[in-house]
Amino acid sequence: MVRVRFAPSPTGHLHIGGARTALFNWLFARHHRGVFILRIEDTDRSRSTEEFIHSILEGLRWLGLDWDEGPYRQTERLELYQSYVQRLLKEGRAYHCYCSAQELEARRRQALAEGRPPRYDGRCRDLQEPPRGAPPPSVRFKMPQAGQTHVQDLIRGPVVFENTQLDDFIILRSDGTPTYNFVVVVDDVDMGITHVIRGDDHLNNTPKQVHIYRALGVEPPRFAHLPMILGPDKTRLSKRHGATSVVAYRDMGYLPQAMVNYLARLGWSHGDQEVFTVRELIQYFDLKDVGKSAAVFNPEKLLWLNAQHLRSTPLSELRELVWPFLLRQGTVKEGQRLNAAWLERAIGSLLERSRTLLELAQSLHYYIAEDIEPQEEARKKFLHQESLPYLKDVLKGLEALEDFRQARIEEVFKEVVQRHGVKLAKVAQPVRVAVTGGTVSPGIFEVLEILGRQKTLRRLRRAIELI
RNA sequence: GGUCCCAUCGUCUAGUGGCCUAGGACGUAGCCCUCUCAAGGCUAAAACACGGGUUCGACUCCCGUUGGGACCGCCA
Repeated sequence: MVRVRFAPSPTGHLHIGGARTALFNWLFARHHRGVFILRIEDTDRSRSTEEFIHSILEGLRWLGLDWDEGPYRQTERLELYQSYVQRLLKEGRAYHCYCSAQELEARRRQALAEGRPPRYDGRCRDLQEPPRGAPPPSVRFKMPQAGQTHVQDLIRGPVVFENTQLDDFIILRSDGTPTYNFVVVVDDVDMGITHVIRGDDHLNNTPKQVHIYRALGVEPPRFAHLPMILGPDKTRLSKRHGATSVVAYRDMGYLPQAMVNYLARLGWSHGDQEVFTVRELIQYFDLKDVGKSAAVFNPEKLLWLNAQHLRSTPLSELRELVWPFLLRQGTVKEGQRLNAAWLERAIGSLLERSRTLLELAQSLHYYIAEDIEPQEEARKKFLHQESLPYLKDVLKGLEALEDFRQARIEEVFKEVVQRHGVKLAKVAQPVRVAVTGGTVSPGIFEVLEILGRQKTLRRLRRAIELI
């Protein structure tokens, strides 16, 4: 049985990189009908917050990445780590280190300044008893001092590390809390994790962890290190690169399935296919199709994918999804109701012109609002003396229309166009500005029908007055 | 500085020794369609980092160079 986990530390919101890691673990679990576990790595008490935990869960839920176990919290499992530390201590696989944090920091800085590798020198390794007046000790793990450590990575292949490069790292702080490289192993052992799928940035930690597994007498899981996600400047994606929090995209009107699709394609591929349903992703996902090189996050492509997914979302669903955006921009009020069929019709007309729910909501405004204010630019360009007679004729023609449907509306326009001997554009654009306030919209006949007789006539009259 | 990883169009990628005069997608440009804007269709520009090998034959295998990234914490 495949058991994988996503183990974020709650020191920030769920970001693009973390979401991709979570997604790959989730896809792997779902593909193999395994178990996806959520574990919060909050041993850094000073930087972890409840708020970020909630935010991360919110992000995962939005993406639809449901977990089968957890969320476990490392801070709730401290006794477990303690017992493992005691065991290693007793077995002579770990020892107390009495160097103070300040000393260590000073030595590291000096090493760096002298161009030496900033590694712990192991001075406390063979201490028989604590030095006099020593501060509370930390506990270090005894790494082998010779030989090599081999890691068989599912994505990278074999990776070899020289043990002389590894130093005795701290597994228990002097305040009694355990550190990452230790807890991650204890937890993965305790939770029966079979595959560790995580970011590339952990590859260098892997040999340390492998030795902990061995000291614990446990066979390490399979490792798969995912390539990093980079910003446009090719450095690791971070806040500097703009919106990196997943929920920020939700608020910008992106669909979770589009985000999932995009994230999946960042580092993974399935032939030439670009657009995937979540179902397909689960079906096709395989670690062997994950690439090795880092990928640059491309918002343009995400936007395109969002447009694709938007169009394949049922109108009834879109109606619900766009509502919060309409509320937020004040187009509708809390508790207000609109005819569902009508709203869906309006959405349908705008769908292929919208890439996000936000854009959709913005366009929807002129359909729903009682009145609109023509944009200055558009007004200057199309609402003037020359277009006045067209507007008046269209108004007259439409006033006489009993049956306010697209086909009949079109006849009115054709008539006006013929009478004046001008192109349709000459008539359509001023009308468009009059009823939508701008120069861009779906086909004008369709817009008028959806808008309805009352609003159309009122806005036309208003525009004529404006000239 | 040390260690590790990576290297195909601007970007995401296909490619697993001959199918490649390197395919798809985003983006960009042009044309068509057209009441505006989209959508759609067609077309175009655009890449195997470099140098050595191995081989009858390398984008594909090996080595080196260069470039980029990550890690080197009593952070995760």
